[in-house]
Amino acid sequence: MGRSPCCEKAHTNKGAWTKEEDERLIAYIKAHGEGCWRSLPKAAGLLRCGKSCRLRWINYLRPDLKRGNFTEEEDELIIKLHSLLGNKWSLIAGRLPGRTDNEIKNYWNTHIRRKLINRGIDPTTHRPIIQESSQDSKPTQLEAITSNTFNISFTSPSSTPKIESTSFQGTSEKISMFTFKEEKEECPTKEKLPDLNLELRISLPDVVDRRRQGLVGEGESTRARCFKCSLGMINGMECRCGRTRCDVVGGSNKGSDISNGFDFLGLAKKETTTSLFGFRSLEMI
DNA sequence: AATTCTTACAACCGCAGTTCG
DNA sequence: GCGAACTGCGGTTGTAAGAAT
Repeated sequence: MGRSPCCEKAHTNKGAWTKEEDERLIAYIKAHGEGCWRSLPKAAGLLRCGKSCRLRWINYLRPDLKRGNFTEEEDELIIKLHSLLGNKWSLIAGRLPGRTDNEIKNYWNTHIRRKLINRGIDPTTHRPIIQESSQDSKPTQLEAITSNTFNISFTSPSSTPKIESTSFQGTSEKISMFTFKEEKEECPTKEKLPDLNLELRISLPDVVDRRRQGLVGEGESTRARCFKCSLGMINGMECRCGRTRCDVVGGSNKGSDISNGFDFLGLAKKETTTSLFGFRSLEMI
């Protein structure tokens, strides 16, 4: 069963927005706030699809947007976050105030990709691009990784197939999320370069821990909060739990995750030890 | 000056997840 | 519980502007 189109395409404008359309949209949202994008175009007198209005507002018209070039710090932060999150542009944008996912995505594709390639790093895997010739004079692949992206220090002995911990440059924060497979019959270069699993698993560590600690009863609801809520975006622009039925585990107040020591992505605040991994090195200045 | 090529980025599209009646 | 409606995300496309020829 197909879904109906979000709008009457025959009666909507497409392409670049005019100044007048922008002004209408801004005026309407200033007066009525965001939300209900489907009905917004009609109410605002715009011959546009609701999705188009939303996109225009979020990516271009929002007053809190930071226009202009990306700084070197932003570049490096995007690279770090992309190495952890992959193409999760909205999550990356969440760590860059004033930047949109679309903007970061475009910037990645036009600038950072090339920048990484010039550094000899594969922008998809964040691993060095292997060049068959003249490898002798180059640093080992693992050295290249650690020097070109961010420090990953492998403490596990070569006999163990699992990396016990890694550390970001300038911090002793430990991460235990990377694993790699033992591939005995693989070529020697693969042995040198563990197959990093950069898949990010996001869970709700506080629920598990509270269960373990007996703080959440067996019969008590542990139904998941909305995803963004669990990421610490409670009551923020991103989290709409305020108007939905999203439960807070254990009946505590909204925002309790933050006070429990979890911030964006469920990463630990400095003194918390129960998170997936720390992110001290990723904190915004 | 005209044409072609490249780059940057705004906007669109389709899909998946969530909400709500 | 179900299905339609709604929202948000990520990939892709279209096009204006600038650079190169």
